[in-house]
Amino acid sequence: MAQRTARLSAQDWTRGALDLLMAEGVAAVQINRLCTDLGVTRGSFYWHFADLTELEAAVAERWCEETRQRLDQLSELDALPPRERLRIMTLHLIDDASWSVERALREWARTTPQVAAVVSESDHHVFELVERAIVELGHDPSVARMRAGLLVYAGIGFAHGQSTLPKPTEADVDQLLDFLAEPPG
Amino acid sequence: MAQRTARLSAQDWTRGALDLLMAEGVAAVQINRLCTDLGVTRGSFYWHFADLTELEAAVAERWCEETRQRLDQLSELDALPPRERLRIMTLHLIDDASWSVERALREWARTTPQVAAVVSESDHHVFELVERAIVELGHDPSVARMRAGLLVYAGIGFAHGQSTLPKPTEADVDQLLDFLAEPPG
DNA sequence: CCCGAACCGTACATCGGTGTATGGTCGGAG
DNA sequence: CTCCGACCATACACCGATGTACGGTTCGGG
Repeated sequence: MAQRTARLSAQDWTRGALDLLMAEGVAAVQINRLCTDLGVTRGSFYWHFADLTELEAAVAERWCEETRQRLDQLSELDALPPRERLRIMTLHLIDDASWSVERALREWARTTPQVAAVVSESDHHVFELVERAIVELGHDPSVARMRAGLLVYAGIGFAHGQSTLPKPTEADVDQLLDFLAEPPG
Repeated sequence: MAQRTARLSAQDWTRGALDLLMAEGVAAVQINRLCTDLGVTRGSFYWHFADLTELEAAVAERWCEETRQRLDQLSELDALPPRERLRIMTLHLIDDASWSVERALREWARTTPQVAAVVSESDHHVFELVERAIVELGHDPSVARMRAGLLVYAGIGFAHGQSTLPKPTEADVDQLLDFLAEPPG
């Protein structure tokens, strides 16, 4: 995997920190642990970063950018019909491993306001996208608000469920969206 | 609050640990921190418990019992009409501070299988209650399964949302249940 | 060839948290 | 009153994680 002779950059450290964060939670993000994972020693770390908080800030910054990018990508689905947009977003949530990042970051946000702000912004953005899609399906704003909240909260819940409850299949998602998107009247 | 001259029992420690767990997360559950909160020193702790893991086991045990008790209490709502049962459960989730325990425990469950088992059992139990209520409203098992999953996952998501998204009002809940419980056809 | 900067290894110093040993205090049974 | 055991305070050893100081290595440019 990791090249032995390759020198590391700051991005390699943030990458490793994010991986560790996803895999084992905030408590596992330690300098020594990262060093063994990356195959170097503490001297390398303190060359790239002044201390741990600087690493954490860099990780937050990086995840912030990646998330914005992901959300912008999601916004570009505007051309598609609303129902298809919802389908893509939902399937993306289930399939992708992005939920493991979500979970770790929400855990982290609990003690780091900077991270909490990004998580909150992300939530609101997704909520708006979902709400708008449901409005475009011909629903009242009030109805759209409620159904969007239901779907977004369910998404967050799924990310945190840790697969204790059965993971929905693609057919389940279609059935769910039939229900959520069903025309008024 | 805490009586100065009162001697502490093991339950006082588990109570304090749970409070701390809810308020500041797993990382805050430390012996010194608990001592200052309870107004004693480390000597007291090591009289009641052999080490930290024994405290954690006691806390898990206690939360396990409290949760089972809460779920049994929920089961006793069988006499009520299903729609009312759903209403009570949902409002209970929103109003009560129980979600803060849920959140902390799920965080803890990530690193402690014993806790993860209890959380999983709790999830399944709630899911069954919700699913049965929707079936009693006259829906097909397949529909009930989907709608129950949606509601339960949304509940979990709400517990973890940390109020980044707006908290639903009682009227919102009624609207939501109108939607989820609407008769087939 | 060599030199300086980027990058890394190594050896400390330090600090906070856990666990241990031991002595002190308070209340109730006899 | 006295004594014993439950309960707590104090002091100390220990360990892991952070941060610092400094020496070594690698690589491209002059």
